[in-house]
Amino acid sequence: MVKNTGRPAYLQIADDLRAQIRGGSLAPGMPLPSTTKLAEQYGASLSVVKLAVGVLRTEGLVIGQQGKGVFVRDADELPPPVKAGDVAEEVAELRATVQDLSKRLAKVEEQLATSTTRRPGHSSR
Amino acid sequence: MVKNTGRPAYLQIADDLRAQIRGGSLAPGMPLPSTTKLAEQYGASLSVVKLAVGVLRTEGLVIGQQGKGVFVRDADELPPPVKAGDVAEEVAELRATVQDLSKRLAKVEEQLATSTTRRPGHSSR
DNA sequence: GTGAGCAACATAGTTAACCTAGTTGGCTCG
DNA sequence: CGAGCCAACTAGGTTAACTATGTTGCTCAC
Repeated sequence: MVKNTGRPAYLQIADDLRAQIRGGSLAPGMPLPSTTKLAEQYGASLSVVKLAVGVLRTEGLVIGQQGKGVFVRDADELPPPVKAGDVAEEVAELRATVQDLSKRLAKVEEQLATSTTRRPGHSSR
Repeated sequence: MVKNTGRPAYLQIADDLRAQIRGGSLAPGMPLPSTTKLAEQYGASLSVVKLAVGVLRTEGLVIGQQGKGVFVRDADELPPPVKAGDVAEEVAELRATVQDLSKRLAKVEEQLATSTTRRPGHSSR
């Protein structure tokens, strides 16, 4: 049950689940209780439970598998068996692009500094 | 505007904002546009924007101050090796960052070209 | 017995509405 | 002139409803 502290409910639940994961109550590979179960377990609405799980997902502590459940991430599976290859190529290309951009930017910044004193503050809107 | 890729809208927006932060378009200490502004800017609903900002908040990239705005966290206080995701994710983020840099650079170069027509200061490289 | 299809349940995403609460700037009234 | 209130804006939290999609297991027809 979520208490009435200043801390929002979805963070309380996220904290609790995180503690259970770190503490081992929820071992790696194990599924969390379903959203519905958690909701009644904590006496919260489905929405806040989904928010809480979303936080843990963003943190990378759990992985949600649609249709199956939300599973505690294994510490070992972090080094990914990625099928790189063309990805490496992309990285190389990106790095080259970044270098080029850096050169151009340096040049432009130099010119800008010598020719004018005002920087173009660009505001998106 | 969010595109119709498989990636959910709130993650696209989060990616874009993250790229702008990493790329420098949104400097530390600067406020993000308000939730409402972002919503119309991306052509998304308020809900997805709030979700996107929530992700960035969870990642610690930004700090929301109620009543004032959401501010980019100072680079000093964020040691963000937050997530050890897979390579593909990093590549995507890099690409987004590069895009952002390209935009900024193109804009600056254009300004420079128009303002220095009479004074072509050719600094070598 | 086997396979197709369906129902139930799961996460995920999106939207909308309502409420709280902090900040700011202007306006009014004493 | 100053104090205080108020309106407008801000982020944050909560709930509910709907859709999409994936998984699993059961049933029923053949």
